[in-house]
Amino acid sequence: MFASLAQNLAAPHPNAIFAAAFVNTADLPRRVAPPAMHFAQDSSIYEEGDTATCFYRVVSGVVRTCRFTADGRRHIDAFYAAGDVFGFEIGTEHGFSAEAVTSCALVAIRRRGAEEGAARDEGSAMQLFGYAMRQLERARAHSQLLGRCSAAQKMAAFLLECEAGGAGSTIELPMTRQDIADYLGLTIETVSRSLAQLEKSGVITLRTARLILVRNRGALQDMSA
Amino acid sequence: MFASLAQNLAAPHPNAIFAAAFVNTADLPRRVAPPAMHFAQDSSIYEEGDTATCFYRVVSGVVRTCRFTADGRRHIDAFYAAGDVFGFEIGTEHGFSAEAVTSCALVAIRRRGAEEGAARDEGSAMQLFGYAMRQLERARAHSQLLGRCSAAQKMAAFLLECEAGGAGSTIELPMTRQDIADYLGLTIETVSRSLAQLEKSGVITLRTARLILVRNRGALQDMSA
DNA sequence: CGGATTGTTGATTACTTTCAACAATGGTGG
DNA sequence: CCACCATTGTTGAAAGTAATCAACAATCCG
Repeated sequence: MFASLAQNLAAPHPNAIFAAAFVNTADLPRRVAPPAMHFAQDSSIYEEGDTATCFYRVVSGVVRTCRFTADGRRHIDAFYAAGDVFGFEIGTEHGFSAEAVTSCALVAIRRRGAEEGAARDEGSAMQLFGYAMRQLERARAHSQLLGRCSAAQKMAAFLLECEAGGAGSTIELPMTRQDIADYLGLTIETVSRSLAQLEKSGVITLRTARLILVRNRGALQDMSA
Repeated sequence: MFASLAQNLAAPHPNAIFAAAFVNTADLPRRVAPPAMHFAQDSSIYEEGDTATCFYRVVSGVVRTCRFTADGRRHIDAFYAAGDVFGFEIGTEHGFSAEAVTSCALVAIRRRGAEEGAARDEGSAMQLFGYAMRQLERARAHSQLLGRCSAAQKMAAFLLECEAGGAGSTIELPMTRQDIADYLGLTIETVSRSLAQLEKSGVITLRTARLILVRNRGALQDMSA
């Protein structure tokens, strides 16, 4: 799910109408954001309810954004990897918590700084718009996945998202089964069983619990389509 | 679900950082978009794959955006009512279809026009950004609903969304049970049963299938929380 | 090596879907 | 105005999927 997004951010934007605004994608953060911040695995980047002063660009590692229901169940909204920008939220308070799935390095982009950048040239504003749109696209796709798909289909789609970020057909999962379950709206047992079933049917091989070899990518695509 | 959003769009934006940009919310569409377009009930506004040239502001009526899975199941992404702006998508093609749930009146906002507006003053760009952010917020909340909630919880949350758009505690549903089912990731039978259960427990009264009286709003809030 | 965490597997339960029949509603034409 | 027909909505019974409860295995650290 990860690098594909990062590539998109760096490449010329596919939307012709807004394309011109996206050419020098790297300018905004370089201009306003100095050195990277480091977070240890499982540490909090910000909490739900914190004052939202920044967006964040992931330099390395993986981040999850999450929220809890009243009955204490966790919902993971998204995972972010190198190149992704997260922290887009309405209002002055974060509606989600952000946590480091792995140890990670982030560059903070101050909102006010971004606003001033936007005031100086509309390229920055359009860039922010594009980041937000990309998040929107992901959120919508995820809604469809959660609303209309079986456990097996969710797992297949998830593996394809992950594979897009890795090298070749080997997937190294940075997150726990609990993370996956809370992202896909399943339980850890169902995640485990779905993976076992995929392995039994020869679609994947579990070299370890976190290291997955994709043997039949087409089958995954057929399942998740 | 509807008017609450429309109110937010008209009111000063809660995000202090971007607030200044949101003050004269109605300017952009008035400037570039002349008279309203009318669509009959169940007619198509645009189809998945169509070239995306416009955003649309709903003047009256209700619109749904939807998409189909490979196996033919429909997923409704969102409903839009008066004041809402829809059609925010990445790329030059619509990824969703938009259809008139009721007969409705829309004002088209040409993307290129909006872009030129954005180039002239950053207020327009920020306004677009704000619309996109609001869609993002809704999509995320919907993901959480679909991923972590039971049928009863989904129905309770849906009724509260709808109630926000109606007068008092009477909800007139503009959409069919199939629409509701495809929005909540359920079947029409489960939607029907969930409503029947809510009525039996005294939380609502079904005056007709489409006209619902909320008797115990607190109970709905407790369920959906 | 030992203990805690993480992941897997089995049995049972609960919830939602599916299949089926029926009821209510709304629009149309006689 | 009423009857008819198509659409929409409801309800029941059976089946299927995922959740829950429980035990165990593997892995990771110190």
